[in-house]
Amino acid sequence: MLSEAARESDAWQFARQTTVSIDDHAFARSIGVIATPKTFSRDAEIYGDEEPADYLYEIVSGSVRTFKMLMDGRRQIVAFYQPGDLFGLETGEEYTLSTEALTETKVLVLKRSAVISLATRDSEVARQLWSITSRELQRARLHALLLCKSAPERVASFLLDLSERNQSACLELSMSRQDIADHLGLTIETVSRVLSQFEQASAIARPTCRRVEIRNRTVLDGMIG
Amino acid sequence: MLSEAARESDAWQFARQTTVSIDDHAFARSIGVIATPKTFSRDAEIYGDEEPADYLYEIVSGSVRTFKMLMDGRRQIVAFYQPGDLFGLETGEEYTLSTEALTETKVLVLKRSAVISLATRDSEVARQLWSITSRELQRARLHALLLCKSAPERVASFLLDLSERNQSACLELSMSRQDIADHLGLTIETVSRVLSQFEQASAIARPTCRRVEIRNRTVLDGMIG
DNA sequence: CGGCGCCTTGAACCAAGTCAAGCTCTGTGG
DNA sequence: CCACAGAGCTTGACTTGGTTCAAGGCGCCG
Repeated sequence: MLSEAARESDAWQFARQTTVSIDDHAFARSIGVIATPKTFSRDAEIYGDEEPADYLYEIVSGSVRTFKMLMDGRRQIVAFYQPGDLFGLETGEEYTLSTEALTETKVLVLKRSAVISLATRDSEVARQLWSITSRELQRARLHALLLCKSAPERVASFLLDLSERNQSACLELSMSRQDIADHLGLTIETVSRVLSQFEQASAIARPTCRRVEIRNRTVLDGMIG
Repeated sequence: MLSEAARESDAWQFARQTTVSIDDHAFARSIGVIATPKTFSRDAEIYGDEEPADYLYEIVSGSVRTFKMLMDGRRQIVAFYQPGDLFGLETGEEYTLSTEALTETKVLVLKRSAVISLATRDSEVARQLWSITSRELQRARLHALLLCKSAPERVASFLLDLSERNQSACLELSMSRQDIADHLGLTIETVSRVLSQFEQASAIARPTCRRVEIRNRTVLDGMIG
């Protein structure tokens, strides 16, 4: 079976980084592999680090966090995923991260062996798998860059990234302050203080603590330097 | 042409993370693409960020740094590569990093279009490309983890990583203190101080400033916590 | 309306950064 | 062969951004 994506003029032309989800969108359907829907409730584990990586997931609604627990008990949140995003794709036999639902989350579950076996026959599918991993790599490197910057820069980047991914200046944060802190390598107190600081500078408004509206993008852009 | 790696019982069984170079080793020869040797002198640029990503490289001897310049003039070193390592592989049309030789470095140059075209015909090559990018992803995530830790933890991880990659307790550092600092998100002064600290704790010895011998791995392992 | 999580705010502290010498190689020219 | 110059590394004193510790406030749900 040939993937729909093969319609593109050049099978080896890749999606731009800025339009992160185009390639993934309805990935399950586009490659024609059987996908079974499944729902996870808030804070439920979807899979754990070092478990057999038998499935990959496409988010239909809700959102998830992928993370790694460190031996000293600290938690590093690697990424947040939203509707349309894929997660859980591995080249090895085991997951290298854990994943939990941030909110009630509906996903499509794809059998890894089926996808990989398809990839051996359809080079377009193989290219897509590579492309997905490559995009994760970009994200991971960007994240590493972030971790070298100051607290205000990290928080500003985080807000702008969310805003861009949702195509909206009004953000409904599905994650807690602790989640944000563990993602940015800060403490909840610092995240909170920086948000207050942004609010005082009129860069953002906070109708409730889980809702952030970007009022002055320029100020935040300025923070990123 | 079928790649040598296809001898493996299961074409879709992937190399363990711990044996990082097995898959890459003599990659150029293993996939049978024409590779032209080329030599770069110390500090020479091999390619620049955002240039067309027409080639990928396999290191024969020497070593390189890949990095990103930030708008504020800071430099983040993403990774160091050594003989046997591959670098410069992109899914997009442009490089997303710059690369420079740390020392006099000999590389094999492979045309990206040739490798990619081969991948559309040989699914084993496609799998290898995916696998290489996936390994880079592991490295990038490990690096992000590192950047959340304390200065001693970062330096200890760096030394242990180098030691493991070279399979030796005696390290000849091909990079400057500034390179190390830019990789670990620290200042040269902090790197220097931490090394002195390790020396006083008899965890390492420093015959010269570019040579480090790991004397007590347990102390360093303990730092990583 | 009361209790419990989660978030915010304040004050004291500390790890790493900054600034400023001084030291150690290495290569060069007298 | 030695003196010197320069780059890179180390060390010390001081500053600072972010953490830690400790209250206090807000909102949500029983």
